[in-house]
Amino acid sequence: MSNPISGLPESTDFVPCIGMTEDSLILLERNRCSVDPWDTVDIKPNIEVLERGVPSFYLSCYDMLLTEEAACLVKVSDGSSALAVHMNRMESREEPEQCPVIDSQENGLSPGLEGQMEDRSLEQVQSMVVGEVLKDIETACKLLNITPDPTEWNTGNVQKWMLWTEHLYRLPHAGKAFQELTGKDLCAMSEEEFRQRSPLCGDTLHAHLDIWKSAAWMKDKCSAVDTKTTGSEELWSEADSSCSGQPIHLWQFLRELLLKPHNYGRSIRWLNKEKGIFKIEDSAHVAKLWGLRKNRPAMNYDKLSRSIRQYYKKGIIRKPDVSQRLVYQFVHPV
DNA sequence: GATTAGGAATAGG
DNA sequence: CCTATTCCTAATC
Repeated sequence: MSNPISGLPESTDFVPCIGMTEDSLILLERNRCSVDPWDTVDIKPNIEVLERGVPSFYLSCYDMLLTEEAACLVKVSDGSSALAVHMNRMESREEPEQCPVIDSQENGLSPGLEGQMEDRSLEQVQSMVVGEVLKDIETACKLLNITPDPTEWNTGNVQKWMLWTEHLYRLPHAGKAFQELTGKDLCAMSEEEFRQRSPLCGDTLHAHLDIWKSAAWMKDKCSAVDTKTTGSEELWSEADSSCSGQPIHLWQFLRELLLKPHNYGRSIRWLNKEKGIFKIEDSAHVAKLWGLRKNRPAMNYDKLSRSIRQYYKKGIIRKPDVSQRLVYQFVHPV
């Protein structure tokens, strides 16, 4: 699937079907469906769970996100936060400030067994979705080499994010209209101002930024208070090779992609993880990702593969014993 | 037609 | 100095 936030697929046109009604889906769903141009990721587990585990009722993303954890996020973020805003927009159009509380459901309305089970799965689903969103953002951050918190972005980061989001939604290029803005500037802008700068996709960009803002807020507040949220906290604390400071090497980048089959399994995957043998399934996509990461818009597989070949004599990557197209092997598998 | 292998020049940190 | 990028030729699948 294409991650809502970090998704990137290109040639894929597969549209994950969640048990949600189309008109009730906003960004989250929209992303998933609006596969960006390149990515190709698998269908997320939560989607499957949704279909099977909660078949009886349709949830909108907003519904799903309106749980305690999401709700807290919504409230605190003063209603301007992304997740919140969209929920409100969808859910209860005229009462934006009212955060539906779960209690109300439990207590009065449908006390039946069904209701309880629904609530339970609802919570699971909700936390799952929130977790997925955070995960996607985190993945995108590593990919773009930017921080999750938009307020920390410089103008260059903003442009990167713009490029990324445009790709994700297949939007026309609008980055120029935001050229001189920092992340703080961006965050301070209203949806209207976004539209003024980009009539075509200002709304989408603004909505997407809202999600990032909310996620950053969540990371900030919730992680401080021990949150046993959804098991997603580790997503933010996990430290890997990308934190080493030095400019990332291609082989490190490939390893990172391989570590996330969930997101990139359709583009690059292990054939034999123990031996470090992997296959590039979608050469164009992997090259595109690499180009994004290195700010090399003209990157393609021809050049990426040349870089891989440089590793031959260095003993970092080699061709496997039985040479196959698009298959390589790490000389020192971890 | 895409992929592979490497030489060679150049960028860029 | 180093790695990566760019460009290119020739061979291979």
